[in-house]
Amino acid sequence: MRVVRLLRLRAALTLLGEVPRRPASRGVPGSRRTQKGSGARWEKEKHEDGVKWRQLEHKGPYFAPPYEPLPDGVRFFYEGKPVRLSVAAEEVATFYGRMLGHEYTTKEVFRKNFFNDWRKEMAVEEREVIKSLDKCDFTEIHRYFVDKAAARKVLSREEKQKLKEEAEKLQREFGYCILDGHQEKIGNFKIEPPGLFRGRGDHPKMGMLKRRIMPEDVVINCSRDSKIPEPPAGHQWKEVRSDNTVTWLAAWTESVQNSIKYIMLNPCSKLKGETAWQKFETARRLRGFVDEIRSQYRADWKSREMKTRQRAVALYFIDKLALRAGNEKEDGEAADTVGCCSLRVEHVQLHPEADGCQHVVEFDFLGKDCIRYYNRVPVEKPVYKNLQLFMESKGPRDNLFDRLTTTSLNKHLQELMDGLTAKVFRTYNASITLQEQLRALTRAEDSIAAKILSYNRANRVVAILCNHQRATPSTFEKSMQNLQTKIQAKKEQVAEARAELRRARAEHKAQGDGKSRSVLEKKRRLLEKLQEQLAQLSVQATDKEENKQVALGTSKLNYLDPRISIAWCKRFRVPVEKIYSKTQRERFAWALAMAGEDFEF
DNA sequence: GGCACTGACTCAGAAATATCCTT
DNA sequence: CAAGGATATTTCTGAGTCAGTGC
Repeated sequence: MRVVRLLRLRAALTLLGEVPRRPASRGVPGSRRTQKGSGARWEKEKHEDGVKWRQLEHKGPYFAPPYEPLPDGVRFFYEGKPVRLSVAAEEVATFYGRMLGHEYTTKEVFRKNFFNDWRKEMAVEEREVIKSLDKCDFTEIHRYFVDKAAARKVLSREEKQKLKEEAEKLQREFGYCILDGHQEKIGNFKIEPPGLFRGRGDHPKMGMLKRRIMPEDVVINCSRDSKIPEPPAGHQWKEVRSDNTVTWLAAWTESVQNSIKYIMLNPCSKLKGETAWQKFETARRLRGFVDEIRSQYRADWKSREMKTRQRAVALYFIDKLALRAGNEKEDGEAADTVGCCSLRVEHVQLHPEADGCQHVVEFDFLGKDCIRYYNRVPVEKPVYKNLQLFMESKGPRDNLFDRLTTTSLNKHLQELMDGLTAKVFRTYNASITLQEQLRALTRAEDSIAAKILSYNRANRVVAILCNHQRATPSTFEKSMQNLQTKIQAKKEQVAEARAELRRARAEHKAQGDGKSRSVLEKKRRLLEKLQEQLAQLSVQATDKEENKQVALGTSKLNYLDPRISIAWCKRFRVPVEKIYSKTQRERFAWALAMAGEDFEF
């Protein structure tokens, strides 16, 4: 009730222009839109501050299909004896059973949380029998799901086609909404099915039961005068509201972390495209401020105030190393990970001299998603001296920047530039790095394949800067070996061609006629071609090796201004499809519409 | 008037699925 | 040319950022 009242109040105030709501208050950029051919779809937003839409109509979310009990032949065993489970308990048992081969099921925390939550779903009699997970045998359940997956794989072409069409029908029915008169694609129109929570790293809640979401849990957001979505038969929505200061269509509270989950638009929608564009424009604006900001934080390294010094050193790391802001986390609620502001003394080591450099800082900590950040960086002397000072008389678990929070840092940044926050530095440095790398690596005379390789190299430099990692693909070793075999074969071909060329040369010397001359020429060209192919292959191998543990996708999708890539494609005659897949081109439609070959970030 | 909490949004790698390529 | 394996793309949902709110 109070929420509704507050929203109305806020709406009334925003109409009067008194409450500058956040993202929109920075305004949709337009001033820099100097590139040719900006489509009407990407014209300046007409809404007043904070208002995201005038009309929003949709079908509501699609719910997970109801649980299908196991066939009679699939049994669960306790202490070696088959136990027939109630439907509720059986459903949760299948969540575990199907994960049997997974590493999660070997982790003590996962097992403990699962068992604890599972027992809550059991009937009293079941709870009396099933008292230890170690005595549970899910192997038949596991096999059942493995077989089911295998059966799906070998379906006939017709059956596969049928499944595909069903998915498409679902997409058509639930996958779109109308926003301000335009049909827009929804990102995640399916409610997350129940299952076991899969936290990353050492998450204290891994294995907990993620309950099934019912219409009664779901809040719908749509315009008052639109066709209100129908809840599934016999059910009701938790609430239907009409808040046009937010972009979500439906929301529910997730049972493990007690956080809100949303149904939102697809990245290819106009709304998402505009915010992405705005994000890059903010980062581009930083270009005009960054020199001044840098000289200021350098000056602040010598500030009399400890708070200011800490802020200046932290900002230096955020700028130089592209660290994330690092909000505080409630301990016990999530894995122990940190970002810049939440670094602890134990995460840095100071080396007066290392790797032939002076004043080296060694970082070793777990960042977002428990991805390890390890880096040894030479820093300027005042930074080093400050770090020594910050670490003085502190224990390893103490905060390195004890006088700094992300809030105070961002407040400071906001004063330096409108719309500036810590994460803008990541966007800025990622994009500017791509632009510089492309400039340094691309040769106009290269083949398309070589240019794409250069692009991937540039992309990789950014991914490494942002510490975007992936697990080495399971197929890596094998595919690397295949490539090496190919290289070996090519080397032999080259050797063979070289020998033939030598013979042809001798032949020509002896004969001196036109025929032997043309044979010589042919052999020469063949050798050249093979050598080129060999070079290509070995470059490919290097590329593969270097990319083994680097994830390029995240930076490509979120940090690199797509206009840089599009301009590069145009300038060097590389088809844009070689760089962006179909969905990526849809996501970056705004950029394709406006970036010419002379675009500069 | 700082600070804990929370809502709404972006960004993250794994897993699932589709497509391509080889045999 | 079909099978099946490798690779590319898409989906999924967890994990961050950051400002507003209320005490």
